[in-house]
Amino acid sequence: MESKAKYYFQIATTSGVPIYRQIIDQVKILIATKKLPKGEFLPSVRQVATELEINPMTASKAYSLLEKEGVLEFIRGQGMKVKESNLPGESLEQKENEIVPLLNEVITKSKQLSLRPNRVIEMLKSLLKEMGNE
Amino acid sequence: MESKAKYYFQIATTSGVPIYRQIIDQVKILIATKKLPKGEFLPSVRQVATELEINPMTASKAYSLLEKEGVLEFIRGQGMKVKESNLPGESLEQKENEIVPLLNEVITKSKQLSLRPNRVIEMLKSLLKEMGNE
DNA sequence: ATCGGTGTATTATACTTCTAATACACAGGT
DNA sequence: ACCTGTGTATTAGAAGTATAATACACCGAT
Repeated sequence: MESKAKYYFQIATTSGVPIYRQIIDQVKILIATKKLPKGEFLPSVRQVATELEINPMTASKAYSLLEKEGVLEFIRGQGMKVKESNLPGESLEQKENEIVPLLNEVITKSKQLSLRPNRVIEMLKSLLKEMGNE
Repeated sequence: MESKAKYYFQIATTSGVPIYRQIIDQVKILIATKKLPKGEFLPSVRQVATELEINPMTASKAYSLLEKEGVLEFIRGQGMKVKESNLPGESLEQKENEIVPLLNEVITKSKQLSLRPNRVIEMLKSLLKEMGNE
C-alpha cells in the first residue's frame, strides 16, 4: 500500500520538544501544504515507531490527539487517515476566535522586536503565498 | 477588597498556566501597549510576591527570564526596569527570523480551519490598529 | 558598619509530563 | 478459526517543571 522507502517524519532529539508534539506539528504542516491530501492514510504507529526508533505508544499519542482535534480519522482495521471535512460544525466566528490568540502573540512579539507592522503583514503575505504554492 | 496600592498583575490560579509565565506574558503586553514605558521600574519581587500571595522566587523567575530575553534590565540596588533599547545588537534580518515560526503557526492553524488568507491578514491588521491606539 | 532595599543561588518537594513495556480489542483476509 | 494488521488502555518509571523556604550578595544611604 505504501512505498516503504518514504520517510514521513524527522525528529530532533536535541530540541527539547516532545517527540509526540513534533509528530503532531509535522502532520499539520504536511496537511496544510497538501503533501498529505485529504483521505490519505498515514503510516501506522508501528511503522512510525520503527522509523523513528521510538515506542509505538508515542506515535499513538500523537495520532490520537490529532484525532481528538478533528485532523485525523480512525478507520478500524486500516489506520489513521486525513479527515475529509475539517470542523464542519464550527461557525466562521468560532474559527476566527480560535486564531486571535495566535495573532496577538505575533503582535506582542513584533512590538518587542520593534518591527514595523507593515513589514510583519508583508512577511505573513509572503509566507502565505509560499505555502499556498507548495 | 481593593487597596490603594497599584495592582500590576492578575493571576488566574485555575488556568493551569504557571504563575511565572502569566507574569511574563503580562509584562510583555504592558510594554507592547505602552502602559509600561521604557525606563520605568517594575514592582520589586517582594512587592509582587505580597500582592499575589506567592513566593518571591516565583516573581524572580519571571523577571530573570525577561532579563535574559532582553526585555528587562537589572539595576543593582534598584530593581528591574524596562530596557531602553530592545535587542540593539540584532540585525533586522535576525529579528524577522525570530517571528517567522510564529507566522508559520498562524498559517498552519488558518489552513486547518479553512480560513481565507485575506481574512486572516485583515484580522491581523485590525488587531494591530487596536493595539497601536491603546 | 549597619540597615533596609534590590534580585538570586541553593535546596527541597509536590506535581506533571514524556516515554516506554506489556497486554489487549477490533477488523479484514486467508 | 486463525493470523496479522490496525490503535490503545494500563501501568510504571524517568525526567522535567513549578513553587517555595532559606540564606546569601550586592547597592545606597545613614
